Amino acid sequence: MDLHKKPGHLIRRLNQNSTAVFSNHMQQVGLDLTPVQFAAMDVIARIPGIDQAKVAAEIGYDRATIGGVVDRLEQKGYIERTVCKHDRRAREVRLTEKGSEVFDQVAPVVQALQADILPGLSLAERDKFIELASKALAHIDG
Amino acid sequence: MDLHKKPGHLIRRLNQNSTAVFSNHMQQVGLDLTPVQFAAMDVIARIPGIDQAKVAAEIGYDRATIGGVVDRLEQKGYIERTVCKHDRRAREVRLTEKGSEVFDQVAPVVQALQADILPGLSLAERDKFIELASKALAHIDG
DNA sequence: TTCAAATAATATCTATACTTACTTTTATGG
DNA sequence: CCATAAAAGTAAGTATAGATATTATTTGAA
Repeated sequence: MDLHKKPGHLIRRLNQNSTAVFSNHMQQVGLDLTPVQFAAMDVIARIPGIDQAKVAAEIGYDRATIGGVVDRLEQKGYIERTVCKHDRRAREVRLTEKGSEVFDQVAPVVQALQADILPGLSLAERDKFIELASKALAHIDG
Repeated sequence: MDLHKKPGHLIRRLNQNSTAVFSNHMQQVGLDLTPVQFAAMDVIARIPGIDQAKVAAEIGYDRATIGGVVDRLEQKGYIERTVCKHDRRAREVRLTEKGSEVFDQVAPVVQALQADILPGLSLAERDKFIELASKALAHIDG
């Protein structure tokens, strides 16, 4: 019954390290973006004009959390919100010009830091981890 | 550059599911314990009289976070804090009788819910995941 | 031995994350 | 057409999670 060999504990520790690695790399580039903020920007970059609820669904969050994330991205001037014409309940979200520049600058950094999130693993082991994690998540989402 | 195939994103999603599964099982038993609160109680049960800083080090947290966790466990009456005789800066932490009962009740539940944290994986796959995660964490810790 | 460095805990601040409740707006069934 | 359910967003509350600063205490080095 050692906690250090249980999936829940291991995942929690890996997640801590993941956010720490992300934060360190952002600091080195002189930017202030969190993992969730980047994930949101990634979705918005791919689907300009998407509404907040769909952003939340896309990256697996509830609406309330994404509301706060979008608030902070707006305060930084990275995105802008407009009321949707067809559905006045919804807010369409788009990257600003500044937001696009930041995203283009950050994307390769995020790409590069992935290796540090699972350190000490070979490429094959990392692929295996991704395969197993994806398989588990498929059962969770579906 | 799909976020859904990157370790950082996958780990974050798995961690979300992990805490959700934990929360659901706790509700079914009629108890209000978070994963971190359980992890803290597990350490305190194994090492009665341990101080907060060592609890934090044991489960991989900073002292500030554990301070809040210990606050809430104390409010629930599950633990008690006493000033250490040999070092008056430190607070020794112990499970109360009520805390011990709750821990004994919860431990098998936590044991059982681990399977739901990585659903859809065979036993061998789950073991492989644990092996890879442990290997990565070994490189992180030291 | 005495004073600076280090340590334990706390306080404060920011940012997730989720729940529940509430408002506004849209969709739908009779 | 209208009552009602459903959906989008927000607000409030709780619990992590870490950074930084402060206080109290202990340790260590000159």
